[in-house]
Order: sequence, then C-alpha cells, then structure tokens
Amino acid sequence: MTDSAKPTLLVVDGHSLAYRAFFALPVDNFSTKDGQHTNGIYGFLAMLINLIKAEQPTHMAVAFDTSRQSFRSREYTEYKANRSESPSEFKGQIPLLQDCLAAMSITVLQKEDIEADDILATLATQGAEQGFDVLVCSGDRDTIQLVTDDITLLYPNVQGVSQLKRYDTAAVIERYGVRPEQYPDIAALVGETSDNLPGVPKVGEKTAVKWLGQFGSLDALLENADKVTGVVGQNLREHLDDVRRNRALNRLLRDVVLPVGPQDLAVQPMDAQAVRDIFARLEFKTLIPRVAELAGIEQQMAAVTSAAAVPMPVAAEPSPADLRAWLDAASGEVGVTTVVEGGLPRRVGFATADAAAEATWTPEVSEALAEWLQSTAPKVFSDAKPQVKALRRAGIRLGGLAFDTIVAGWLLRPSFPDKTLAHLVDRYLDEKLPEADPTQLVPETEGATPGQLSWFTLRVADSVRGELAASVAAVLSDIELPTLLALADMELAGVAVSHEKLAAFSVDLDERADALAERAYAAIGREVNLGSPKQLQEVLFDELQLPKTRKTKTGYSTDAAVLADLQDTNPHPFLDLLLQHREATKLRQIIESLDTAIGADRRVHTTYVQTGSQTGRLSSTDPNLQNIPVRTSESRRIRAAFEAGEGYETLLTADYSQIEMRIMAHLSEDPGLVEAFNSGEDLHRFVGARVFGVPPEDVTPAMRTKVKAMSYGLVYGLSAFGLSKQLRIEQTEAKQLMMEYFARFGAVRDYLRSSVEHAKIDGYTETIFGRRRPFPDLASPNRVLRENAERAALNAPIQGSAADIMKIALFRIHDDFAAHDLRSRVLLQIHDELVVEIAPGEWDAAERIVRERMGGAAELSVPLDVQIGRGDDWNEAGH
DNA sequence: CTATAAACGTA
DNA sequence: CGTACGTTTATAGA
Repeated sequence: MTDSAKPTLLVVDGHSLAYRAFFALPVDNFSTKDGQHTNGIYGFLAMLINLIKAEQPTHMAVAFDTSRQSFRSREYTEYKANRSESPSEFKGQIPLLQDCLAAMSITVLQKEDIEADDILATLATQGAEQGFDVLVCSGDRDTIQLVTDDITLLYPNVQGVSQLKRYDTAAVIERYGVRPEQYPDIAALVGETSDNLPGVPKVGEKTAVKWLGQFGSLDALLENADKVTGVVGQNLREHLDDVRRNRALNRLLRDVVLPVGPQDLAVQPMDAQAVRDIFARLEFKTLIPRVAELAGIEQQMAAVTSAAAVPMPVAAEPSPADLRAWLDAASGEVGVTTVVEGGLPRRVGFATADAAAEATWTPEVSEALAEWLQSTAPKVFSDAKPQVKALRRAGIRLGGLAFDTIVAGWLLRPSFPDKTLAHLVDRYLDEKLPEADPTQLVPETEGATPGQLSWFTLRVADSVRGELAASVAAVLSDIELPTLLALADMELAGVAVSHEKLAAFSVDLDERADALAERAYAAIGREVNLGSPKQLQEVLFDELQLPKTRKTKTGYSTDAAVLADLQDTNPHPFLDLLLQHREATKLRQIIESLDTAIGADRRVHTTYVQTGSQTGRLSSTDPNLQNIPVRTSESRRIRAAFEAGEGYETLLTADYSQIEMRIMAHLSEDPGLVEAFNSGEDLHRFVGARVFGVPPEDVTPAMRTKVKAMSYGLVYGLSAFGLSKQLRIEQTEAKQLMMEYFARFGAVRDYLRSSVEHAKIDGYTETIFGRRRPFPDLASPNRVLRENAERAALNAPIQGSAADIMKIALFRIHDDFAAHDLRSRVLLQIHDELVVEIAPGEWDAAERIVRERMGGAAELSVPLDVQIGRGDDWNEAGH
C-alpha cells in the first residue's frame, strides 16, 4: 500500500538513449521518403512508450545535453575529448525528437554548460526528498551513484534500448560489489575510457572493490596509498591526482537551478493533433496506435479538468417556408452542408452561430430555397465543389460562396491538407466531430446531421480565418473561391472523347505490342514479363551481362533513360524492342483508362483536386486529363480523340508561352531577360546569342538546345551535374555554360539566391499574389533534406505565381462567357493551357475573351504571350 | 487485400 | 545531384 500510493517520477536522458538507438537501428529502415533519418527518434520513442506503459509514471521529463561543451570540459579539457563528433545524421534528429516530445506534452529540459545527467540527478534528488518513487533512465554509468531506496536506475542493455535493466540498491551491489554511492569511487580508480578519463593502470573493478573494502572509503585509500603493496600500489601513488580528478568529474550535480521541479512535471494529456502531424511527417505509422493507447489512458485521467465542449445545437426540421424565413432572417454568414447522393442533393443543413436547421431535398424545398441559395447572402462550406455541382444539377447556381474550410485549411498547410471537416474540427476546435460507427448496423453514436455539420463548418471557418494572413485570405476569396465555381462547371461539362478513334488506335497498339514482345523474346531466347523490372534485371544484367546501371532501392534501373544509354554503349536488339514495347503498352493503358471513363453522355468528366498540390497548381484525377501524351506524333492520336461535342462547333486551345520564364524575368527584373521578352525575338535564340556572344541569326540549333535546357533548369534549381547529364555534355562544359549564362543574366542568379535566403528567414515562400508555402526543412541540418527544400523553395514562387495567373484567367473567362450569355465553355486546364469548347458562331467573341483574360491576368514587367489554336479535335487545335 | 517501388505520362 | 503532379503494374507482406 505504501509504495503504490506514491507518485512516480520518471526522468530520462534523451541524448544518450537516442544515441544508442541511432546505432542500434539500421538507418535504411528508418528514413522518410525525402531523406530525413529517424532511427534515433524511432528507437527512443518506442522505448519511451514501453517504459510509460510499464511504469505508469505520474510525473516525467526528458533531459538533453546542449552541446559537447560543459563545465566538465572547461575544468578538464581532455574530458570526452576522445569522442568523435556525433554524426550530423544523429544531430538532426534531436530537434525533431524534441518536437515529438512537445507534442506528447512531455517536458524537455536542457541547460547550457550542464549535462543531461546532472539534470537527472537534480530532479531525482528533489523527487526523492518530496516523496516520489523515482525512475532514472540513462545510458551513462555515472547515474549509478543516484540509486537509493527511492531511486531506481533503468539502464539499457548492450544490444540497444529495447531492454532496460533495473538497478536498485541490491542490484548494484550484486553487479558491482559496492553500494551505489560508492560506485563513483570505483569508476574514479578504474577510469572511464569513453569519457577519456584514465584511471590507475592495472586496476580494474575487482581491485578497486577490494581496496574500498579494506580502507572503507576512497579518501581513506588515497591517504593511505603508501600502504598498498605491489605494482598496483605504485601505480596508485603515481596517479593520485588522476583519481581525484576523476572523482570530481564523475560526481553528478544535484543542485542545478531548473525552471521546474518534480511537482511541475505531472503527466499532461497529449496534443493528439500535434502528435499525428509530427508522426506523419516522420512516417511513424506503427507508433501512432501505440501512442494513442497511452493518450487514451491519459485523456481519461485528464477528462475531469478539461473544459466541456460547446454544446452542439439540435437541428430543427422546419417546413420549407419556415426554413426560408429562418435563412432570410439570419444575419451574417450561414454554414451550409449539402449531403450529396448519386450526384444530387439529398439533404441540406444550415447553421448560424447558435442554431441549426435542415431539410430533406424535395421539389418544395428546392423551390423555397433556390432564391436564397443563388443570392449573395454569404455562405460557408466545407468542400463546396461537389455540393455546388449537385445543386447545379438540381438547377441551382450557387451564389455568395464566402468561405470553404477545406480550401482555406489547404492554403494554410499545403503540405498536409486536412481532407475532411472531421480533421479540421479535430485540429482547429480540438473537438471530435460525431461520426456514426460504420461497422455497426445500429450505430451507438449518431453521426452529426447536416445542420450540425454546418454549425461545425461555421465554427471551423472562424478559427481558420484567424490564422490566415491577409494576403492568403485574399488568395482564397479573390482566386480560389471563384476558381472553385469555374471548376465545378468544367467537371460537369466534361469533354467529348471518341470511343471509335480510341478503339481503332487500341487495336493497332495491341498488334504492335504483341509483335514487339515476340521479337523481344526471340532476341533473348526466352519469354519474360516485359512489365516486370525484376525479371528485366535478370535478363539484362545476368543473362546478357550488360553493365550495371543506376542503382535503385531494389536493384538496378531499367528505365528509358538508362536503356537508351545502354543501347549507345552496348547495342543489343532486345533493348530497342523493349523500349518500343513499353511505349506501345503505355499508350494502350492510357487509352484503356480513358475509354472506360467515357460516360453515357460520351464525355469524360475528370475531377480537379483544388487542394492537391503544394504550389497552388490544380491536379486532375479519375481520370487524370493533365497528362495526356503529346510529345510523339504517335501519341497525339490520343489527343485527336478529344473532340468538340454535340451542339458545338470546334475546340480552342490557348496556352501561355514560357510563362515561368516570364515570371522569372518579372521577379528578378533582369534587364537582359526583360528585354528578351519585350524584343519579340524567340526567347532561346535571344538568350543563346547573349550567352555565346553571337548575333541571333548565328545561334545554332545545338546552342539553342543548351540555353533552353539551362533556362528551364533554372526554374527547378538545376545543378551543373544535372545539366551535364541532361545535355550529355561534360560537367566542366555545363559549369562553363552556367558561368556564361549568369555573366549575362546575373540578376536571375541574384534573385534565385535572395529568394531562398528570404524563405530561410521567413520560413515560407510567397507568390506574386500572396500564396504562401511553408518550408521548415530549409533549417534542417540534414543536407539532403535541406538542399531538396532549397530547390523546392526556389521553384515554389515561380510555379505558384504561374498557377495563380492561370486560375485568375480561368475564372474570368468562365465568368465572362456567362456574362455574355455565350454557350461556349472552358473544359480543361493543363497548368498553362486551356481547352475551350466553342458553340456555333461564338468563335470570335470567345477568342477575344480568352485572349484578353489570359493576357491581362497579371501586370508583369513583361507581356504574357498567349498562343491560340483552333481545330475539330485537341490535336488539331494544339498546333 | 493493401502498401510500396518502379516506370512514365504531363506542365 | 531538376520542380509539381496521377496512374498503372508487379511484387511483397498481412
């Protein structure tokens, strides 16, 4: 009874245990996709979770060293001087580990000039005095001196950190033959090689224990050193100062001044959202449930004190007329939720700050609400696009779209967008959105109703809005929300695709692929699965004995680039046949997925993911219409299957030429580049003339290719190595090319450099229109990670500004068409290109609108050049 | 059945 | 050792 009633204080040496985990776990298995090593973090947390579960501490803290320097190294410069610098791969993990601990609401302590073990010693001593059971967890043997009846040491086994050995007083005596408080005396005599503290030569634990037994204490031994016989006695007399020094250095401080005491370290409920965020970033999938298990226990303990959630209103179900009256009476924003079933509204719910109402969608409801829904009365949604589409199908064109929580959440955190209202409720309100348990036929917990979802939406909107910087709020209302409405219409419209053209091409490709496969088999004398990289590796590198190529995680690459290289150096008929086979089957696969996506209306309706990119671009899924082949004449047969649909006359394509280079010219204000765009000359010819110092007419195709690659590469943070690889030239030549380029266009380099510098200071990049993208990794000590972040940060304002410009052009064209009562409509957006379906007789009007809106989407210091094409199909229109 | 890696299409 | 995406296939593990 006595002991179990005492509170338990757990204090942990974060540095030493994480360091052990770092060496115990293979780094290959513990790295994130982008190259952040996590083995030390993972091993430490796994150990800590087990420890918390087993020991159920009521109070805890984790201590870290601040650096290799401490008061000990100042007193004795040789202290730990033999230790090699800890690898940077390890150092980079410490701040992230501390982030994890912060998310788990575990106190992290560190103090300049003081080692982690001194902090442990201080807390342990205070804890024991204050009546705690104390557990000290450290990988440093000096902490043995802390053990008493109230303080137990948990010491990791040699193998790693998963097994901890418990040292109480009895266990220390059994293992070392002395009482814990005497252990430092032993250590002082024996010395500690890992700390670079030499002891008395020839004296090991056995002798030291024997001496202490004989003389009773270290002081007594040192005073009577002349009484010790033999060589070891002589050694002792010669090393008295070393022993005294060792003893002074291995005494842990128990009176470090700390901002907190044991009583302040009570276990707190975790920040579940923060834990999920940081664990997701570190790709710790299996740890999340294990932590959640702990959190569950803690939250039960903490539930008493936490404030009650705001009570959720009960949604009224008024008559259509009453509902309409209620909406008309609502002042300010109204939360709106449309439950969509089969593409049509099924139920609708509305909410103000303190009340909610809802209705099943019927013709009466539709009629009663249509005017309000189409009005400018401000409405707040969570993921509006599918709802806008459903309402549109029901004949209602939504007006007054004031906010979308999902889109706003993405603008705040584009790298980890919250995809559902439930996520946002969790993150921004720290509450749980009631959700019906789908595994139960009769759910115990009711899900939130549409009215209640609207109420949550409204509250989340308030919270998210508070975090939006003014410029980002402007991006939301001035760019994203108008774009959302245009996208809804584009998805509804779809694009007409000819099944007949696709089918004819598919048959051709089938025959070609079969023939190529047969010939490929013949070339190597057996059949293999040409789609299996694994089998291809056997063929290429074992059977054909071709030289090994670029390494991948699982072997050697067989991608098109290396196959082409191989063909150059070691020609073999199989290589070319394989490449051709790949091309044919790839096209066949694209055709297949396109064909199955053709709907009853003979059109393909993609879904644009507005929150799908980190830069502000759209993405397209189900099917992806932003990666339809175009490069080879063969593949353009697929584009030829995209046609103007029934009731329409022709297709118009409009694309921005070199928009990213133009943005670069604008942002860098490089006089040469600005002149290039204002001169009307071909960009790469102009640049080539400057770089190579020849008149524009003397720029050869080879020169043009080089500067073109260089120009485009700049936008991506290309290196001399990358440039040389792409152009297949020597690295020295690539370097020379870059030198010449920057000699003529120096402001470009200055801009790119300063842009990354600013991002490092601010922690984010910003587009011309104020869209932000955070870059935490710019500060990472991990070189791979940091340099990846630098390239992405270089690119983000350019790609993002281009995306902003295209979105502005897109919704303005969409809105202009409607304002001018044109039937023509925008169908597709492919980043810098729009595909428009032109109604009979509307070409001139539509073309004028497209030209004006695209050309005038932004005022840059260079013109925005727009290329327009016309044709019966996308391939024709694209030229 | 699900997750990952490799390959490849686009801007 | 060039940014941003989505899809398919083979393969391995649950």
